[in-house]
Amino acid sequence: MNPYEPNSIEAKWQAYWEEHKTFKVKRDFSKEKFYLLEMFPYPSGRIHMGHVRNYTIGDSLARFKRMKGLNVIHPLGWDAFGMPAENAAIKNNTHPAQWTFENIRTMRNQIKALGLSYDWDREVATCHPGYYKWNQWLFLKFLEKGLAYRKNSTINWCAECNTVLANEQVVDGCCWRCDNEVLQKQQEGWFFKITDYADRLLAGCKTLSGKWPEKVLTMQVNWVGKSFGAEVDFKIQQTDEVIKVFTTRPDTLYGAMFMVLAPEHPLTQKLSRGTEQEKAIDTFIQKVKKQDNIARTSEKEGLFTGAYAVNPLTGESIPVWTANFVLMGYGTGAIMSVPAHDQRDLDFARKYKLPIRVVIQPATGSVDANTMVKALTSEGAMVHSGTFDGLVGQDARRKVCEFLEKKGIGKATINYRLRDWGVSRQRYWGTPIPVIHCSNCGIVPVPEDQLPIELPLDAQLGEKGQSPLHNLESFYKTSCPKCSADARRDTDTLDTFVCSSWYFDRFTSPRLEHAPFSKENNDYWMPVDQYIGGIEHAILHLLYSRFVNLVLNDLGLTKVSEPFAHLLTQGMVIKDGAKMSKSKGNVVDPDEIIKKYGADTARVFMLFAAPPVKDLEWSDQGVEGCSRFLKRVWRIFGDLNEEIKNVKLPGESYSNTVPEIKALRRMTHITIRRVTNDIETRMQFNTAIAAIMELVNHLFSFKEWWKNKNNQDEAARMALREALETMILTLSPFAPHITEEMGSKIGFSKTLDQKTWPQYNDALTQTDELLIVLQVNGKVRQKISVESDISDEDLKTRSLEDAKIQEWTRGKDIKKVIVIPKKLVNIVVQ
RNA sequence: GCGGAUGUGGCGGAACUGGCAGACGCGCUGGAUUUAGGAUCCAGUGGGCAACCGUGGGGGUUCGACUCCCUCCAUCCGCACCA
Repeated sequence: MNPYEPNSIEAKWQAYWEEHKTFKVKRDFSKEKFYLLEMFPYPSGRIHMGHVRNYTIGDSLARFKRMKGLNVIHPLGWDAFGMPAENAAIKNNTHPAQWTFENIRTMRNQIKALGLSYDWDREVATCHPGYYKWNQWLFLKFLEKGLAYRKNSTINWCAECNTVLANEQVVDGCCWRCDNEVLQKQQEGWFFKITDYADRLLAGCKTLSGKWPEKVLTMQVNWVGKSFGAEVDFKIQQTDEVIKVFTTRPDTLYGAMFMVLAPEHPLTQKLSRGTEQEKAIDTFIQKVKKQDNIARTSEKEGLFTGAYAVNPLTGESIPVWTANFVLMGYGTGAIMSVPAHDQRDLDFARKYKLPIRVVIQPATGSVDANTMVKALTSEGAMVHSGTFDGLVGQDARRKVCEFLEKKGIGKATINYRLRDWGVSRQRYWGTPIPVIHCSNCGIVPVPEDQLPIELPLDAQLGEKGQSPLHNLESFYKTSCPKCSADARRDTDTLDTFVCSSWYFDRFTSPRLEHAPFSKENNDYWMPVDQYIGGIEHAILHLLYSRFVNLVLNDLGLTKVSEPFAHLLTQGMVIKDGAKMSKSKGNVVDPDEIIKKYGADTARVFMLFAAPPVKDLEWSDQGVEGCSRFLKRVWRIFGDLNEEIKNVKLPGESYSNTVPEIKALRRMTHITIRRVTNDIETRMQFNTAIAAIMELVNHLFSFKEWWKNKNNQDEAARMALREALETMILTLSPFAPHITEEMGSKIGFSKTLDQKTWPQYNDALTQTDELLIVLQVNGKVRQKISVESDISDEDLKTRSLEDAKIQEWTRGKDIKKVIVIPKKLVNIVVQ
């Protein structure tokens, strides 16, 4: 046979698949479905190895499931709105649309060169009006349901990106995209009420346990940050003001010795007015505002506001302070300080010489306010707490809350860390927000029949990336749909995470014009059965998608409560110990690998080098090894294919007692079992490929035997055919081109997507003889071969009779003999 | 600081329910073939001369531990004044 030439084979089959639309989904709702999805890419320019790994894992599963007879939907699209397009457009003096569509074209070709089995007829790009129209429609639905609202608030601002960031998009105080420091700024914008769904998002995490990585679920649970506690009102002396605080420890209320407000809290400044602290407070607030996140969190700094509050339970007058460690964004932005039972409060009290009172005593021992260095934060009995003395933990907290409620000065409450999702972006390349600002009517939604509000493509981007929409009269000038007066369109665009929060739904009806997707299609295809992507979206995309899905569920548009039934987060591709990146100069270009070795080699390497969840260390030699393996496959196939022309597979009544033939069949069926199990239940492709390698190695030794014997009979040829077909079929999800080529040479009348995944026969995986390990005191001393149906008693006798074992046991007391059927005998002597 | 994960040959990794540690691949060594190199094929390859020792260290449970328990160490990741 010809030498293995991956490039021509791959081009041939890719053209065939494209021409015959091999992977186009058949609309057959009677069949069991399987929705396989990889996180769609941002069209940044060229694909990288991370993409290759992600899509190869997904494609291998898709191809496997197809052969298993499932109706597989496997689509791909483009997360095509977003800032890099704007930056690139400014830099290259082009338009974001042009840049984006060119990138899509390039990347689509690169992806096609990997031989991925996508249904390209379902391709969507979020920057297409046919897609973002439904973003706008969804926005209007959110608005109708009261889930989208406007507010003026402190927002995260990235000066580099010239835009607002959602809390989820701030990483270590820096922008998730450009890594610049994030500033706080007051601004009005649109928010989605994700907080309304906090409990349902948490409940969902429970149902996903075991199906999603626990790590991702933990991160989401922590992000939502539900905590039980109480809201307590503290009166300010000599005014009508009340400071509301949230505490998880109402049982420590008697130990609240002072209060601390966030510097941004409106009362901080207000309370200082007219006191001698007035000036100092103003200076302090300015100072903290200028502090970056690191400075603000490195050391606690505070200042007395000049005002006093009243502890509602003790009636004592306590000073009100402000300090950098109290955050406006959590709880009420104000705390009651209980230095004896909170480490931060204790640190602060020690630094500023504020009083400390112990109001909880542990079950054993006692703590002393004067000497304690660690706050007592664990549970204990209330002391110095009037009638509450002696109460402990949960019970104590409940009783205090009941008392507060009766007095009308507090109540039990639940607090979340989760904030509403800010979705307004002061950017151009995004979905225009479909509302109109009218001076008479206020905010008026754009009527549905006027959607989409198209993004004007003739806009010129500002030099520093400011959105041209704000100044583009032809865009913003409009009339109010209600009163027809002159009005102004909203000139902000939606966060691109809105686009990616429902694209999996759109894939079920990619070209539908009168709705985002059809209920019928959605009911059949959703949820995504297996979702695959990087861990970096553990919070952002995955939380937003779950939220939007719940809203769609409430709207009756989808029946699923969770969009992604199973999630696999694949590891990074590493080279020289670091993630591949341009700045590190350790990038390997997928195109070059494909050109040099072919896509099948690239795919096999990606799967073989590490299990999907682990990081994968790039290795040029490893790639060589995989290339060598495929060459071996090609060669052994070429050598043996001639022997099995027009030979059938072994049937029910098949019989052949030649040991080499029996061994070959055993190897074949063991391989099927291993590969099937590794893909289906373990998602461990590296061991699946290792199993196929062993089959190939076996075939090479088998070939020597075969060639030395002339006139092999028909039965032997059948067994050989079975082995070769198994090699082709089990390898096909991983290396689809070479296997398709071999399939056509061996005489398959169908392409592999229509072939049935091979079944193993358990009886054929058994041997007549078993190799039993004999141990003396747990050490391996002998291995014996016995007939597979031997009884435990006989096995025991045979073991003790063994000459080598007798050497080890001679003159010793046999205490015990442990027989593990079919495996091992351990003789315990003394 | 809190939470989670991981630690196995020279390297990537196997070992699924406690039962032969190191499958498979890379690398390396020797041989065959070749004018040579490459490619290919065959054999070997945890350490130690051996008894034996070996899955980050120490301890425990067990006839038997990479696997279970305790403890310590290292690396990585996530959260980080969340009241």
